[in-house]
Order: sequence, then C-alpha cells, then structure tokens
Amino acid sequence: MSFDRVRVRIAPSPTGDPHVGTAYVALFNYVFARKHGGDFIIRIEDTDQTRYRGSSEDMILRSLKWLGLSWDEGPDVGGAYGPYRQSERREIHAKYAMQLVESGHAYRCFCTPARLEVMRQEQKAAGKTTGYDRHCRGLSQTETAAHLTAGDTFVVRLKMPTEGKTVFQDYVRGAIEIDNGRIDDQVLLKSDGYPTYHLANVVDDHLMKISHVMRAEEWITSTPKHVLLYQAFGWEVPTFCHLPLLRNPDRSKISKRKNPTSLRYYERSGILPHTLLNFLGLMGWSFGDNVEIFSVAEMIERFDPKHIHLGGPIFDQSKLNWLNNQYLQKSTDDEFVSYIRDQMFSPEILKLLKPLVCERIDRMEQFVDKNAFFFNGALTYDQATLVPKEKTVADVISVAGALADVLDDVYDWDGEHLKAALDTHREAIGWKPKDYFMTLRLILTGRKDSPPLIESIVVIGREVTRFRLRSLPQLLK
RNA sequence: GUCCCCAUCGUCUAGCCUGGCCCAGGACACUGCCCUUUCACGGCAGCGACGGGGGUUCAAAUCCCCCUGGGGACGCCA
Repeated sequence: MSFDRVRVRIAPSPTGDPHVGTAYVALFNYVFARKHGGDFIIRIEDTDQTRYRGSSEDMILRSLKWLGLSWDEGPDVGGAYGPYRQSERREIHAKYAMQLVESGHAYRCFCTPARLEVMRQEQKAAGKTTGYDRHCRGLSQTETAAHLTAGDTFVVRLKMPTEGKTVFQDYVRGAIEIDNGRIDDQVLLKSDGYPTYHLANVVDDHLMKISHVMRAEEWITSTPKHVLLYQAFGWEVPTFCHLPLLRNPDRSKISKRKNPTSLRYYERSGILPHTLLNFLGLMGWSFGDNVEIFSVAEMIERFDPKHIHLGGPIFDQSKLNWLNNQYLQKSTDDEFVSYIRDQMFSPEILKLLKPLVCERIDRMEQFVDKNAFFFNGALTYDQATLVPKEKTVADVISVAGALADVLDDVYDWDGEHLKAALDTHREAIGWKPKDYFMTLRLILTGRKDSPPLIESIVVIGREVTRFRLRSLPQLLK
C-alpha cells in the first residue's frame, strides 16, 4: 500500500441528534488510528441543504468529546487538509465533477425530479430494480448546449461501465464483487451545486489522504460506485472496512423509533462515557480471554479489525446497565461525586430548572421529590388517572405514538415550536385541550402538579420525551 | 422484486482462517440456593446454541455447495 500513514475519518452528517452509530464507528476508527500511530479525522458531511440542522454539528462534536474520543483534524481544530466541513468545499467538488465531464467520465443530466419519479414508479410496477434509465447519457453536444442556453438546471452523473464487474477487497469480508451493469449512473453534483455523498466522499477522502475507510455496512452496496469514481479520477483506492450495523431488538437497523439512539439520551440517563465506549467495543468485537470490562487504551492494544464478528449486534440495554453498574461500583468517592454532580445535576440543568421550580417549593428539601421526573428515564403510571373519561388506554397509546412522530419532526426544540406542534396535533386529533394536555402532562412528568408543560418538555429534552412516549405501550400492558 | 452482506445459547460473544483439545467456553438476562432486618451487591448452581440438507475427511461448529432465515442497498439522503 502506498499510503504512507494510517489516516481514518468519520463523516457524520449534521441532520439530527448525535447518533450512537456514529459513536460506534468513531470508536473503531479512533482505536485503529491510535493503534497504528495514525490520524483520526472528523469531517462534517453537510451537503444536504434540506436536512441540515445548524445545532447538530455542535451536538455531535460535543457528544464525541464527552465520550473522550479526540480527533487530530476536524472542523473545530482545523488541520492541514481543511476545510473539514463539506459545505465549505463546494468549489473543490464542483471542479472535480466538471473535470470528469470534460474527461468523458461523466455527463450532464437534465431530467427533472418529476420525470425520474415517474420512471421509478414504472420500474417498480414492472417489478424491476429502480435505476436511472440513462436518458441523458447519449445527449449530443448540441442538445446539451441547447439545454444550457435555455437555462435548464442539470445534475452531473458518472458514466458507469455497462459490462464487466467491479471488485473490491473489504478488509474483513474479503472480495466483494458486483456486475457493472447493475450500477446506476450515480449523481455526483446536484442541481443546487452541492455534491452528493458519493462525490464529496471520494474527493475528500483522496484529498485528505484517507488510507482506510471504516464505515457502516450499509455502504457496501455503493462501494463499487466509489471504486469506479476513484478509477475515473485515476486515484489510488483506500482500504475499505465495513463494520456491522447496530440493530434494534427486532434486528432491523438501529433507529430512534425502536431504541434510544441519541448519545445525549445515554448521557442524560447517567451512562458513563467509558461505559458506553466499553459497551460499544463489545459490539462485534471481543477483547479475548473472557475479559468484558476494558478501557479504550486496553482496546487499542488488542484491536485488530480482522477479528470483528460480522453478525449485526443488537443494542441491548440490559447489558449496558450491568456494565455501568460495574463502573459505578469501581469508582472512587471523588469520581462518584463528579459523576453525579457533572452528569446528573449539572449547573446547566439546574439553571434551566430554576425558573420552573422556584415558585413551587418553599424548602429546598422538596426539590428532589417534586422534580424527580426531570432526572428519571422511565416513569410509572396509574392507568386510571392517565386515561381521560370517554377515552381508552388504546386512545392514549395511539396519541402518544402519533405525538412521538410529530415531535421527531420538530427540529427546534424550544417553547415556541413545541407549542405550535402540540396545538396542531391536538386539533388534528380533536381532543379537548383539558384532556390532551393533562394526559400529556401525566405521560411526560408522571404527576398532575408539575411546572408548565411546554417549558418542562423543553428541559426534559427531546431524547427523554421520545423515550417516554415510545415506551408507553409497554408500560401500560 | 433484484443485487449485496451475514448466520454459535433469548442477547453480546469465544472457538472457525491454521478440521480432532468442543457431547461447544465466558458474560448479560432469567430461575433457584447462600449471604443478608429490606433492597441491591457478592458467591454458588441451573436453564440455554453450532438454522436445515448434502458433500469433502478417519474426523466438521470449523472447509465446499444448496436451501432457509435475518439484514442492508436500490434517492438530486447520508
């Protein structure tokens, strides 16, 4: 291999909560980099303007710092190969895309999203695999020029070979091959001028001298596209290593609807950062010698991606709890004090709580009992009081589920947006305000005498709110 | 549906590459007992798996093939 240095990266997309899957991939990359004295890099892949959330990048970096995974280059610390935010690299990506157009490896496509949608529908109806029909691939220079002068928007697509097969070596899986005929003419540059993941990823990995691409298994199918892209550019292909996907208890790809996925949830619920790292290290990998409890430093000593078990591990909360308990028991007095003080009763949380709780307590002694729900995860419910007259348990469960969906779409977790979302949802389902808000109050705070609902939800946070809403069906069974 | 990946206790896994030491080891969960004024911790014990079928071999959890099952991908999302 001619990469003279191990350089790995994680490429999170700032579209929401910091994800436990990001931490998982980050851990393995981090450990691999440290093991080989290489570099661990964070690159923010914010090329999707429709899903971009401003606060997300900060939260992701914050959560990774909380975990103690430090990076050598990234959007906040810079580095020799920056910028590390793809939105700031648009000109670079556009330049390389046009370079491929000129070299004949790519072409402009003027098909509208509407046309593509119709095409896909037809393909689906005919029972075929969906894929671009290469309508614009054969466009003549004059036809292209006509579109251009007409001001038609276009995307740039990679011209995939129609014959032969593309093979790449996965570091843990061995050779993986796919017939070129089934690889789509991938969009490289979107009509808004932003690159797609495929282009940006390959270009940036090359420019940043990434030697090993360790990412989740879901990328296997598109890896041949990436390989073909490297070849079109004439660049050396890095080593690919696809990690297994974390799973929900039902074995589907881990998702926030079925399992808490936010790192902030684990932080808020009092899982220690080194517990989570240790636990993640147990997913698909084992230390050996029947040792289950180990530090990241110890993991670095033993780690070898070759020994990754490829079955997708279920992210099971009960073993995580056991592990955390082990660490809690082992902690020193000072450590324990700082865990509780910094992670549970942090000044940030207490300051948020102050305006909500102050007028409702006289002696401070009442604080803990009256406000336990701000710190708890799951609550217990009394069905009789939870369900309004004229409503059933099933009604409440369905409202909770629907509301969880609604709140997943609320990107700005503040009073204003939450109020709007709740009002809209309440009207949509036609519940009386009194029933709706009291039921919600009981579900989310567990008591009737809690501080104002919306403000409370803001503090409880997105993760715990979702958790209470989503876990309600089990609790009412 | 098509393609790709995967397959050991309910769960996380060891063993598989380099077949015999495996009638499969550890951990979580669960059950029982012990410790204990309670709960928890801790200790001990128990329950519990090589998906199925063909090969190869003196010998297969380990190698090969098929089936089945699970997952992923099929976007101007990453």
